[in-house]
Amino acid sequence: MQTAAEDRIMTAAMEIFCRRGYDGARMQEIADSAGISKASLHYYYRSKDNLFRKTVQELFSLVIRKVRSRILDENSIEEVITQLVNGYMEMFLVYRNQVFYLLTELMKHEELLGDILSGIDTSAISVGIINRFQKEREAGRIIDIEPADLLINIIGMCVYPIIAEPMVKRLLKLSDAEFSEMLARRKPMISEFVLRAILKEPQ
Amino acid sequence: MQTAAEDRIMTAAMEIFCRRGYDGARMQEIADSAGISKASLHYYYRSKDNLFRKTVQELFSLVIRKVRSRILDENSIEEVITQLVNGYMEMFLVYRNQVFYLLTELMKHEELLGDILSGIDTSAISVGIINRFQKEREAGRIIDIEPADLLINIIGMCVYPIIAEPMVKRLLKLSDAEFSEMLARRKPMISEFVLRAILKEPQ
DNA sequence: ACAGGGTTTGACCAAATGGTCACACCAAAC
DNA sequence: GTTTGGTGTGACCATTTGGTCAAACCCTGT
Repeated sequence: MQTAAEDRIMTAAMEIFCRRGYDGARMQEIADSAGISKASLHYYYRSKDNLFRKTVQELFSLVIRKVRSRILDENSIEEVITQLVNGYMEMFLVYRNQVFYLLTELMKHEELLGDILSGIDTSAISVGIINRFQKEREAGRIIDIEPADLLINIIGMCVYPIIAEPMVKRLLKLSDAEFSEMLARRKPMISEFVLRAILKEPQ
Repeated sequence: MQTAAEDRIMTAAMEIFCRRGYDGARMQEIADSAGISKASLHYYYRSKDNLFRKTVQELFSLVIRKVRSRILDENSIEEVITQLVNGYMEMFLVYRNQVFYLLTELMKHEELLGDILSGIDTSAISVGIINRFQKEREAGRIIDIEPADLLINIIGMCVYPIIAEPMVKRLLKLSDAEFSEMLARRKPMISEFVLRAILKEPQ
């Protein structure tokens, strides 16, 4: 069980780490944000490195909990794709900074991935979806595509504009409103795009 | 014109900044890597912030130079898509760290984007391709899709697995060899995927 | 030879930062 | 009331780090 102080620290740490990155984050700022002293911060989480690991672990499990159980076997492949795209888009939007942070920091400190993922049921994230894709593929309802490739295609189309938001806005000369509009438009667009690409019979 | 020392510094700075990020990079390490003293480093580039800006600017123009002029008007839309996918995949692979760095640091220091992009002909990056897509759309040869959406779809599918390499490898339980194999496989796969999605007549 | 400007550096500095520690606080147990 | 153990902190430390500076080091033209 976590104490109230630990909860406040964890919330603050996520906030600060996500905004500044590992090297940019200051223990003092995290302590201030949690409303305690820096010494107390070290009392609960021995070191910056330890706090970092705990934070990433917490974040990761928090994020993946959102994607699970979106894929019910009784749904048609059309519904599965739509659910998947909507799920990813909404999650990436809500957890924009966090997802970004996870991507960047985990890639930078690659050696942490092992520690972090070991405490999490990683198979639950992708195996269910991949199995479903494989079933459709074997049944011949979709084209012959590697399930992993299909999943990566979908995630890539969903996550890229959100990660690269400032650059996309800049290069396409979009206002904030236009960008939001674009993201909203992309939800059905990606579903249709994917379905057109993988369904054997044109609708 | 750049002096030999400035060149060595720039190369070293790209290397270090890309590996460690802005906050993680040490001026001493950059100086060592360039084979000069830290004082000399400051002699050429007044401050870390200044060196950072120059580096990002240099990187950015270096990267986008690779994408240009891949889209010749005389090519068919099939060839344009294939060229585009191949171009992006190759560029993202060669400049993996740099692209990743640009994405992460520019998103973190959003305010820099203005300074950096102002010195570059940004329209050349995307406008040519977007115009081409729009022409095909108006001619009715492809489905009714926003050119910007199509471009983002393509880039997203190309860049995501490269950016998220460690996580993808981990979650899909791929070895280095299998991952490389996957990237190679993705080049024709993405082209076909996109063409299936956008072409009106099934091939 | 030497004057002068650009280049290079070791030594140094002030500020920032992760981490420690002795001590204070406080509620529950006795 | 006193003890006790968990909780919390101000003051402090050692190290790191970006940045400075006076002095040395070239190189070229005279």
